[in-house]
Amino acid sequence: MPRPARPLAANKPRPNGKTAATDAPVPRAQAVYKALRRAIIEQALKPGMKLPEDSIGEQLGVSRTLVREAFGRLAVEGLVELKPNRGANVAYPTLEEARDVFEVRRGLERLVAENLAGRLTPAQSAELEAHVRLEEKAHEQDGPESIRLSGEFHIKLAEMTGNALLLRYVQEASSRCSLILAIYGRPHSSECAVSEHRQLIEALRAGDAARAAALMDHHLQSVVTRALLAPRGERDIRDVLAPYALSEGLTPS
Amino acid sequence: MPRPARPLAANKPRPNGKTAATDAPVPRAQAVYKALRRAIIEQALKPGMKLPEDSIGEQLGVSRTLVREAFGRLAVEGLVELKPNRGANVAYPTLEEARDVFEVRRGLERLVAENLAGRLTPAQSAELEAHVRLEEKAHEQDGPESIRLSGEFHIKLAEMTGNALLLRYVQEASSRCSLILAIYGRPHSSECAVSEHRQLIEALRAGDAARAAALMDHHLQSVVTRALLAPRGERDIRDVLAPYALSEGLTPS
DNA sequence: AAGAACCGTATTGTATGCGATTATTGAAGA
DNA sequence: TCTTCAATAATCGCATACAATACGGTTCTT
Repeated sequence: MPRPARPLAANKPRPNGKTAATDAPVPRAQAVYKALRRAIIEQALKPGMKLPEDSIGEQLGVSRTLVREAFGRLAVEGLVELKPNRGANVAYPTLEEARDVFEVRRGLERLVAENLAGRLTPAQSAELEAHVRLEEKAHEQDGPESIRLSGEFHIKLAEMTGNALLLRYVQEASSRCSLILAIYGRPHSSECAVSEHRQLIEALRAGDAARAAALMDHHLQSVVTRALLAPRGERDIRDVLAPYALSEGLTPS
Repeated sequence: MPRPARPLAANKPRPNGKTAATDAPVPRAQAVYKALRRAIIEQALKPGMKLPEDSIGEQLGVSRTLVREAFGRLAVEGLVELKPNRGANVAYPTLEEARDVFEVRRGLERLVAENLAGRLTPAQSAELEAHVRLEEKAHEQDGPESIRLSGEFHIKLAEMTGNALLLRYVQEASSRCSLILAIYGRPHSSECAVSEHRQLIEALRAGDAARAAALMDHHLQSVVTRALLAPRGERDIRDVLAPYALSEGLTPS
C-alpha cells in the first residue's frame, strides 16, 4: 500500500530565493540517518525487525541509495545488523553483547565522573539539579517520560565534559542500552534511581573524584541488576519452547 | 590521467563457475572501506588530504556510490571529515580533539587492564610475552615496524577481553591516535616503552587489577608526553605566525 | 587597477535501472 | 502427508545518469 510518502521534513521549498539566515542545506542522507536512529531508539522499530530498503525509502520520501547509506552508519554504531545479500535488521543484541555494552558504558561514565569532579560550574550544577527535579516529578506517574529523562541525565553529564568523543561513545552506548532494555528489561522499571543521581551530583560538586566514580560505577551496576535480570522476549523460538518441552517430558534435540 | 584501474582484490574472475568452497562473496563496499581505512592509518593518505570521490573510485575500481558509503562510515569513526557539498578530507584533528581522544583511550584501556587482571590464560600470557620480545627486537633498529608493533600490543590486549565493543572502541581510538601522532608527534619516537609493556603483563598475571589499571594509565599518559608534546605542522596560519608576531612586539588581534 | 558580477567546469547529492542473490510458492515424487 | 525441487517474485549490490552546488577564471564596472 504505497502511501503518499511525504518527502520528510527536510528542505522546505523556501519561498524567497535567499538562504534563510543560518540555513545550511543539510544533506538529506543525514536526515534519513537521524530519523531511523530515533525510530530505533524509541522502539518504533523494534529489535530484530526487518528493514527493507525500498519501503523505508518510500516512507521517508527518499531513494534506496540514502537509506543504504544510513544503514551503513547505523551498523557501525551497532543499531542495525547488516547481513550481506540479506538486508538489514534492527539489531538484536545477545545477552552477552548486552553485558559487553554495559561494561563499556560503566568504564566510559566513570571517566565522565572523574573528569567532571570539582569542575562543575554553578550553572551546570544548577542545570543538573533542575533535571533531577524533573525526574522526580516524572517518576511519580512513571510514564515513558521517566525513562527518557534518566537517560538524558547521563547524556547531559557527558556533554559537560566538553569531550566530544566521550560524548559520542556515551551516546552510542546509551542507544544500545535502550535496545537492550527493550529486549531483556523489565516492563517499565524506570531504570535509574533518582536518589543515586542526587548523590552523584553531590560528589561531583564536592570534587571527590574517587567517590563520584564509585557512585557512577555502582549506579550503573545496579541498573543492570534492577532492569536486566529477567530475559523476557526470547529471540529464538527454541528458547521459548524449551520449558514447555521439559514439563512434558520431551527432550529437544 | 585515468590509469587502468584494476578492480581491487575483490571477487576474482573465478575460473570455474562453482563457488570455491568457503567463499563468502564479501560486499565490495566493505572492501573499499577497509582499503581506505588502512590507507589513512598507514598515512598513505595524509591528514587533511582531499578525497575526491571519483578519482578514488577509479583507483579502486568501483563507482562513487561505494566510495561515498565508505566515507560515511569513516566519518562516524572520525577518520574522515565530511563537509556538505564540499566533499571529504582525511581528518585533521585539532590539538583539543587529540587530547580528547587520548583521554578516552586511557579510560578504555584502563578498563581493559581491569578486565584482564587475573584472567589471562597461560596461552594468552605466552602470546603477550612473545609479542613483547618482538617489540624489543624491532626496537633496536627503530623502524616503522616498532610503531606498528606497539600499537598491536594494545589491540591484542583489547581482543583478549572478549568484549567486542571494547575492542572496537580501542581500535577506533588507536586509529585516531595514529592520525594524531602523524600530525603532532615527534618524528619516530617509538611510542611505547617496551619495559612498560612488560610491567603491565606482570601485573595482569599477578591479578592485581588496581596496579594494572594504574600502569596502563601511566603508560598511556607517558605516550602523550613522550610523543605529543611538540606540535609541528600547524593547521592554522595564525599558529605559525604568532611567535613571529610576538618577537617583533606585534599583538595579534 | 581593484572589485563585482558572470559563466564554464569540476564535484557533490540523489534517483533510477539492471543484473545477481535470496526468499517463496506450488507442484511432483516418495 | 512430508520432502524435494523448480519457477517466480521480492530484494539487494552496484553502476550509471541527471540535478544541484561550489570553485576558478574572465569580463565588466567604477
